[in-house]
This record gives sequence, structure tokens and C-alpha cells, in this order.
Amino acid sequence: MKTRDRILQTSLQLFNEQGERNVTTNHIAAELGISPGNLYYHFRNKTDIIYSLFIQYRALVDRYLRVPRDRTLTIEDQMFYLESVFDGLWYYRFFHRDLEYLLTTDERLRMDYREFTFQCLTEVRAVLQGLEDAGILHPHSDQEQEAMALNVWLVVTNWMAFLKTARADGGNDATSQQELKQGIYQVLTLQLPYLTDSYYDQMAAIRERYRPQLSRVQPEAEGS
Amino acid sequence: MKTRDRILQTSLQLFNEQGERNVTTNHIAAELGISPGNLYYHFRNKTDIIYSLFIQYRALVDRYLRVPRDRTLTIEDQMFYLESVFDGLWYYRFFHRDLEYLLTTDERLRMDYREFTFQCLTEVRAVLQGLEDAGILHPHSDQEQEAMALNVWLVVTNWMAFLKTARADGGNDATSQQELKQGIYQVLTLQLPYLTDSYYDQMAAIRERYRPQLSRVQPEAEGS
DNA sequence: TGACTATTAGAGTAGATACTCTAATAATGA
DNA sequence: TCATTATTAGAGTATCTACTCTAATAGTCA
Repeated sequence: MKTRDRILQTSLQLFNEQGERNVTTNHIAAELGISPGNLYYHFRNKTDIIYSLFIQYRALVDRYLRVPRDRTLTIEDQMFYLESVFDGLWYYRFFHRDLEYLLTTDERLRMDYREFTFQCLTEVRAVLQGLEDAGILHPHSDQEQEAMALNVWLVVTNWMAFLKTARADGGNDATSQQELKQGIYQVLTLQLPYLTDSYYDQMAAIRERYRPQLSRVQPEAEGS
Repeated sequence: MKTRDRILQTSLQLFNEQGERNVTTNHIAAELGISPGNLYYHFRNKTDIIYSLFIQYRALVDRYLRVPRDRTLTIEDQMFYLESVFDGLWYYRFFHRDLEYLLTTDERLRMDYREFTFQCLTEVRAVLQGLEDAGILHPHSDQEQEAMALNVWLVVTNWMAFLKTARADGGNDATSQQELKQGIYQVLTLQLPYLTDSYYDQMAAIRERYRPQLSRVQPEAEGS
């Protein structure tokens, strides 16, 4: 593997494990067993590494989040999107952690991420539309659909942050990838009241499979 | 005003303006025109300052987020809670920005914030229950209510982060406090499908008042 | 082979950053 | 008044961090 790719790979791993803020360029070089000079030969600076990782992430999402406009969708279609989205979020999980700071230090990233966000929102709306056209969801008004899509986005992109704050430990282990999928439960909760009678039971059953094991997260039922 | 309080006040201001990560203890001292030694006489370290600000924030929330259990709620009750919550989020807006990092560096903060989260979730559920009992919302199942409360929490606590990422500029100016309130629109969107017929129009009208001026945020309607 | 380019090592640096230490000054209270 | 405590100044420091510079080495291709 090319040095450049190894740098990206190791950076991603260290960022994910320790958070971007705690990982310096020297750490990355040391972990790889290369010199700082070598690292800076391949990347102008740390920001450049992060930007390249974002490009990878975007490419990943672009690869699977292609919602067809020429046919209606099935429940399975949506489940595939949801599973894929959460897998991507997990794989590049450092990214949404320090997102705000990253965006303030890199104008280019800010613009590209902004565009990426709106593209994703468009795809989310296409999913909702596809489910409406299939008679799975009751139709939304245009504005309601837009607001709904935004809520889906908020829940999806911030579920992991919530998990981290809600767990007693900082919870960065492999268990968490499974827990992350419980975000799907939350997304499906958003759709619950819009389900048509013919599909309610099916969707509710699927949703059940993702129900959070809140015992892990929540304190023992304490009479608040 | 006592030096200790001035330190907290100035720290909050600088954190809000520049982000916790970009504000050093030396900056705070310089801004106040006091010596670093003086600052460290009042606070053991930066973490200690942040923790004290969290205590302030929590006290603020505790003061207004007291949902009565002995009577049903009105729509106005909920609007008061929502307005107050977003005001609080704005006033201590640095906090949710770097939340994840802050929680990893301060065990005490992590535990207290976790407890705070669950208390807030309990109050959100009490609001939903109060609206159900008042016949404003169709009743949720217990689990649905729980998941719904969690979604409300996710939308409320992350709306600001979304705004910052979605605006072309980093948007930290006073305009943003008004935009922040548009999060209320998103929260009310969550409730929309649960509204009973008798209250739908009233709530929908109120919600309209908070509709995002997305022109500010979104790119000119571009054919995706 | 030899000239040229691509890659790498590694020592080094300017600037931060969080925090300490000592001594001076103010406030307080007997 | 004077002893004691609370507060403050400000110089200083160990450590870190992102990044640079030079020289060596490896690869390529005519």
C-alpha cells in the first residue's frame, strides 16, 4: 500500500479511537513508523489529511445513497439505506465528533460539507417520497416532508454523539457499533405515525429488532 | 462583581464567541486584565471553569423546566418550555459544541451531564404526557413516548450544530439567536402527526411562526 | 550507467499552552 | 495597631504541536 494511503488509514484509525483533537501529526507518523518529514511530504498539513478523509467518506456515501426516482421503494430499500448510512457513520465516526471545529478551520471543507448535507437531505426526501408513492407512508405536505427529512438527518447524524454522552463509560468499543444501529429505531419512530395500515405491522416488527437495550445506557430505573 | 464570577462570565463569553478549544486560560486572564496566577487562584484548571459553567447551566434549566404533574398542560405551557430551552442553549452555546471532548476530559462532568440528560428526558416525557392528558396529543404507547422524547432531545440539542454547519459562513452572530428558535419548528414537526383534530389548527399556526427562513441557510434552489 | 525525480529520515524550531512559584499587596479582625 | 489571611501580579517553565529544512536514499528511464 502506498504511503499516502497508509497515512490516511492510520489517521482514520487514530482519529476514531482517540478523537481528532488528541491525535497529532507526530503521533500519526510515529504509529506508522515514518518520519514527520515523510508525512508532510504527502500532506500539506493535518487539515489536508482530514479533508482527504472527508472525500473518502463522501465517496462512500455517494456509492450507496442513490435513491431511484423511476420506481417506488420498498421497506427493504429503506432498511438498506439506513444500515449503510450507520455503517458509514461508524467507519468515519471521528468526523461528526469534532465537526464544528473542523468546519471553522477549513473553508473548503465547510463549503463541501454544506453541499454534501443538502445532497443527503435531498436523498432523504427521495426516500420518503418513494415510500409515499408505494403507499407505505401517508403522504406529507411538501413542507412537512422537508421538515421531516431534516429531523431524520438530525437524528441520524447525532445519535452516536448521544450514545457517547449517555453511556457511563465513554464507550468507544466494538459494542458500540451494534448500539449505533439502535439509531435506526429512532428514525423509524419518526415514521411510525405516518405508516399506512397495510404496512404498520411489518414496519413496527422490523423496528422492534433495533430497540435500544437501554439498560446499558440508562441508569437503573430510578423514580425521577 | 467578585473576580471568580468575572472569570466565569468572561470565559463563557469567549467560549461562546471562539469555541472552547480556541480559548486558553491566558486569553481569559488577558481579556480580564488579570494575571494567570490570579485566575489559577480561583480555579484549579480550565476543566474546573467549564464544570462551573455547566453547573450554572444546569441550575438555569432546573429553574424553568419544572413540569407540573398535578395538572394537564396547555399549548402555551409547551411554548414556554421550548422558548426557555432554546434561550438556555443559546446562552451557553459553547457547551454543546465541544461536548464530547469535554466529557472525555472530565469524569465528573460526564457523570453529571449524563444524569442531567436523563432528568431532561424525564421532563420531556412529562410534557408529552401532560399534552396527552389535555387531549392535545393522541396518546402514545409508553415505548413510543420514550422514543419520541429522545427524538425531541436529539433535535433540540443538535439544532444549533446543524445551523452552524449549514450556513455558508460559520454564523456566530446575533442573527443566529433568532434562527436558533427555528428549532422549535422542527420540534413541533415531530408532534404534528399526533395532534388531535381539536388542536391541530392552533398548533400548526403557532408552528408556522417559527418556520425556518431557509433561504439564509440553503443554497438557491438548485435542481439536485 | 548516469542523470533526474520521488521518497524518506530525522534533527530542529517557533510559538503555544496549561500551569507553578514567589513575593507583594490588600483586607480583616482581634 | 498588628498579625493573619485572602488576593493578586507576573515572571517563568516543561511540554507539546504543527511544521520546516537538509541531506540521504530509492526508483526510473533514456
